[in-house]
Amino acid sequence: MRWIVASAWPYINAVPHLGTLIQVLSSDVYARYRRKKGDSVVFVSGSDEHGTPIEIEAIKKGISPKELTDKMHSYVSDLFERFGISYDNYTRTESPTHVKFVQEFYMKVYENGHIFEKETEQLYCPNDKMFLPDRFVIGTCPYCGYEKAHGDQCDRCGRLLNPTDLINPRCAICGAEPELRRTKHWFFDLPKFSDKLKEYIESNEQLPDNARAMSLSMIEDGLKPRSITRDNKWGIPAPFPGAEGKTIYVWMEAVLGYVSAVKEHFERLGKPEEFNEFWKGKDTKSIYFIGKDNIPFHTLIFPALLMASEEGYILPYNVASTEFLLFEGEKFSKRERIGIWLDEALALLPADYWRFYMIYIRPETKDANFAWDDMVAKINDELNDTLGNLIHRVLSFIKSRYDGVVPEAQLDEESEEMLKEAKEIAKRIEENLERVKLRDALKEFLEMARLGNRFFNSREPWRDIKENRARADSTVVASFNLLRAMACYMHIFMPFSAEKLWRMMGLDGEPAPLSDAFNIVAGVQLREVEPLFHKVSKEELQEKLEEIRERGEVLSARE
RNA sequence: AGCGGGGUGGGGCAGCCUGGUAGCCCGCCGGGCUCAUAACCCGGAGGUCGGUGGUUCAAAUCCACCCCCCGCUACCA
Repeated sequence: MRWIVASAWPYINAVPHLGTLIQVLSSDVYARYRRKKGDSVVFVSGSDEHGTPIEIEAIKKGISPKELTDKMHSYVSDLFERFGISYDNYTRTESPTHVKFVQEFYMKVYENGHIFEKETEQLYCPNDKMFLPDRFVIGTCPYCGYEKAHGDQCDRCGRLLNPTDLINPRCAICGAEPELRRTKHWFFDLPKFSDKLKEYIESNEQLPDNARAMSLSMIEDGLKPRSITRDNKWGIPAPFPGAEGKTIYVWMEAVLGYVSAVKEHFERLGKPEEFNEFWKGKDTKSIYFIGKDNIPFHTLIFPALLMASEEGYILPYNVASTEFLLFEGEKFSKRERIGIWLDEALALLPADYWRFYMIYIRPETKDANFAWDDMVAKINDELNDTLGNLIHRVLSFIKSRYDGVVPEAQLDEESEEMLKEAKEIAKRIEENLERVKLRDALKEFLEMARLGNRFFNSREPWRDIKENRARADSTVVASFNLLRAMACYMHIFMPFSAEKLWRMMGLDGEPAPLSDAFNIVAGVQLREVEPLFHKVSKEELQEKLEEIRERGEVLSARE
C-alpha cells in the first residue's frame, strides 16, 4: 500500500508553539507506523510563508518578507528535525516547484471553467498602500461601542461584522484612515461541487464523526464561492488573464502544497514519474493531520479543488482532526507569553519526553490541557518509573548476573504465555494506530511495560539464579525479548530512545519492522547499559525556562 | 445566534454509536519484594456517571427539555 501522510503547514511568522506540535507529531507517529508495517510512505509538510501577517512582521523587523521566511524556514525545519519528525520532504511555499505547480494547477481549473471574476469594494490603506484584510481594520463596534473591534468580529460582544460597519475605521498596521476602493477578484465556484462533495463525504467511512458532521451541515447550509486572489504583494502571482498584481490567497495555495511537496520529493529523487503513481494511484491513500479549525478546508475546499483540476488526483482518505490544546487552562498567546515554544521546549527536555507527553494528552475527543504538574507526573511515573525502570532492571540484571550476555535458553510455559500476552497488547496498539487513536496506542504500549514488570516480579529471577538456573534463564530471555519487541513499537513514538535502547541491547541497525518484533533472539552481548530516562522536577523546569527567556537563549524568547 | 465538542470517584481520562456487574493512570491507605532510577508487584477505601422528565424488565449508555464549560462561523492563518 502507498500512503501520503501530511500535516497542516505551519505558518511561520513566528516560532511554532506546542499546539502546533500536536499535528506534526501525530503525523510523524502515523508515518513511522506505516513504514514499520512495510507500507510505502511519502510524508510531507512545509512552511506556509505568504500572506499579510508575514508581510507585516517583516515590515516591523525592517527586512523583506523573503529574508524573514528564509530565516524562519530554516529555523523551523531544524526544530522539526530535532523533534525527530521523519518528513520525506519538509518544503516551503516559496519553493519554485510549489509556485509553478500552483500556477499551473489554477490555470487548469480556470480553463475547466470553475473560476469566475467579480468586482468588490474593499478598504484600502493609502499610507501602507495595501488592501486590508477584514481582520486588519480596527474601529468602534456599532453594536456595543467597543473601540478596538476588528473588521470581521467584535471581540467584546462577539458579533460578526463587516469592516465597513465599523465607526471610525483605522488601519491596524499604521492607524491611518482607510478608504473604500474597488478591486477585482477571482473566485472558485465551490457550490458547483456540492453534490459531488456530499457523495464523497458520505461514502468516506473513515472520516471522523466531527469532520463529517461539520462538513455535511456546511453543504446543507449552502456553500459559497471562495475568492482565490488577494491584493497582497507577498505571495504567488495569480496566473489568470488580467490578474496582474494579484496573488493567490495563502490558504488556497498552501493546501496544494500537499501535492507539490510530493512532486518535489520525487523530482529530487530523480524519479519524477513516481509522482503520478502516488498522487493518482488507485492503491494510494492520503491522510491529513489537522486541527479542528481546519476541517472545512480539507474536507470541502481541497477535495473540490482536486476535482476541479480534473487531473485524477486521489481525494483525502482520512482527515484526522484533533481538538485544541490549552496551556494551563488558557489559550496559547504569543503576546502574553502563555505557552511554550518549540525551541524553548527542546532547550528544556529531550524531544522524546515531549513526544511522549504530547501524544499522551493528544486532544482526540475534547480540548486537552497542558499542565506542568501533569506533565511532570506522567514523565516521572509512567515514562521513567514504569517503562524506564523495567528496561533498566532487566538489562542491569543481565549485566550483573549474566556478564551481559543473554543466555540461549528454552522458554518455559509461563514465559511463552507472557510473550503471547505481549503480542495481544501489540495487536491492540496496532488496532489503535489504524484508527488513528494515537493516545490509546501509546497507553497500550505502556501496558507492555506493566506486563514486563509483573512478569519479572512474580518470576523472581534473583532467587532462581541461585536455585533454579534454567527458570532464571527463561525469565531473562523472555524479558529481553519483550524489551526487543517494545523497542520496535517505541520506535514509532519515541525514536531517539528506541534507537538508544536497541544499541544498549547489543542489537544492530535500528529497531526491527513490526513483523519481526516478536522473533526470539538470544546469545546477544549487551553494550553499555544506562538509564534511558530520568525524572524531572517542575521547579527546575520552570526555573530553566525563566532563564532561557531572560537570557534570550532561543529565537522565540527574543521575538 | 447558529453549528460542533465536552460535563463520569480528590486530579487527569476511557466507556456512550452496537442499553444489562462503572474501567484506566495518578494520588491516598495496607501488604509483598529487594533485580532495578526509594523504582516494581498485590490488595483496599473512594463515584446516586451535570439536572429534570421519558422509553425499557433494565440507561453513564436511547429520546426530550434545561444548566454549565470550550471552540468554530468560511477575506487571520
